[in-house]
Amino acid sequence: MKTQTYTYADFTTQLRKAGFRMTASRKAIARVLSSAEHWLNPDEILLRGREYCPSLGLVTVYRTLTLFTELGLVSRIHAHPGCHGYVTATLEHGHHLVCRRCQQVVEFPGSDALAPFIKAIEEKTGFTIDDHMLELHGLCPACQVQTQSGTHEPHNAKEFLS
Amino acid sequence: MKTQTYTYADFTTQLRKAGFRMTASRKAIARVLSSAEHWLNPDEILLRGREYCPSLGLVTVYRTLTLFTELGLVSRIHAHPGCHGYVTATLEHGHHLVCRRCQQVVEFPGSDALAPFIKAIEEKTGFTIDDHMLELHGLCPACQVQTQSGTHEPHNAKEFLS
DNA sequence: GTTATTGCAAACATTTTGCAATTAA
DNA sequence: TTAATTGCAAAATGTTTGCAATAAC
Repeated sequence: MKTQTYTYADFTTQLRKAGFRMTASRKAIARVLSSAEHWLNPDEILLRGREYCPSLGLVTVYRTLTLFTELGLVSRIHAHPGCHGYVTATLEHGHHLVCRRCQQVVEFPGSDALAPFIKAIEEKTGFTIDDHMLELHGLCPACQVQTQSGTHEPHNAKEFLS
Repeated sequence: MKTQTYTYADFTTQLRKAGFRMTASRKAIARVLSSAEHWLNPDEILLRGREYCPSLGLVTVYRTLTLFTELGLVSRIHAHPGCHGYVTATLEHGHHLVCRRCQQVVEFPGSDALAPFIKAIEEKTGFTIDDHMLELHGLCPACQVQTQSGTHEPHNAKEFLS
């Protein structure tokens, strides 16, 4: 189980291959990201990037991150403050199953089934894991049928959790 | 496997129990959330809430959602556009293991181990699942040792993924 | 020499704060 | 009555867009 991440050289290669120019800004950001020891937000990337490219601006950081993400070189993680959808909660710790079409959310318990998986990760990495967030995205039964129709009415799939 | 969510009556009860007042605004928001068929963002909650409480304002929606979340009545989901942490990506689809203390992210492959779990959910719910996001949060080995110390230096745990 | 790319300013979107008026208990 | 709660205006964040200047190819 080797987690190989992209190196600075990969950024250059991939960018060129996709037909984009390698500029001082992009070099700086690639350098920052490929050498970062943990995730960085745009502001931190700007700050660090200016050590390589003093004229770097925040707007360019955003644009470059979008580009790198589209090229698959960088991935977003969901850092904690931020997002903004709400559902009434269930009584147990639950995960969310979100219908991509009608936005319905089904919450389901899953900690038990996930437990062996998490335990294995703990053993492999040495981390102690005390929280997890799992979101599944897909199509609910009704939306699978109606994918071609124009309506976006949500349907109740909670009944499927018999 | 029954996913029982809080009803409107629960909102009233829990609020009172925790020593908060039941106001027209909170009634409206509780009503909206407990009867919603899918997740709602603050704007949608405002719009729907005004049908029950015309004077309702967006600020109150935010404050009420925070309160309800703290009381465990409502849970946030991570809707897709938004968040904002970046790491260099791995070549396979990976999940993120985030150290809560030093913010280090270890990305690990896990689709295989998760596959039977997802298949079971598909069978139980009728959903077709085409994407998933799993984030594990905890402490990396170095931070477990150093929890009492003042330093927040990240350490490389990738080596643990032998 | 072209054309992609940049940085700035300004717009936009989302969420939070200060404060006086209101209202539930 | 009186302290919690509200709504407004305004501030604070985070992210995107328009556009002329610049730099990569």
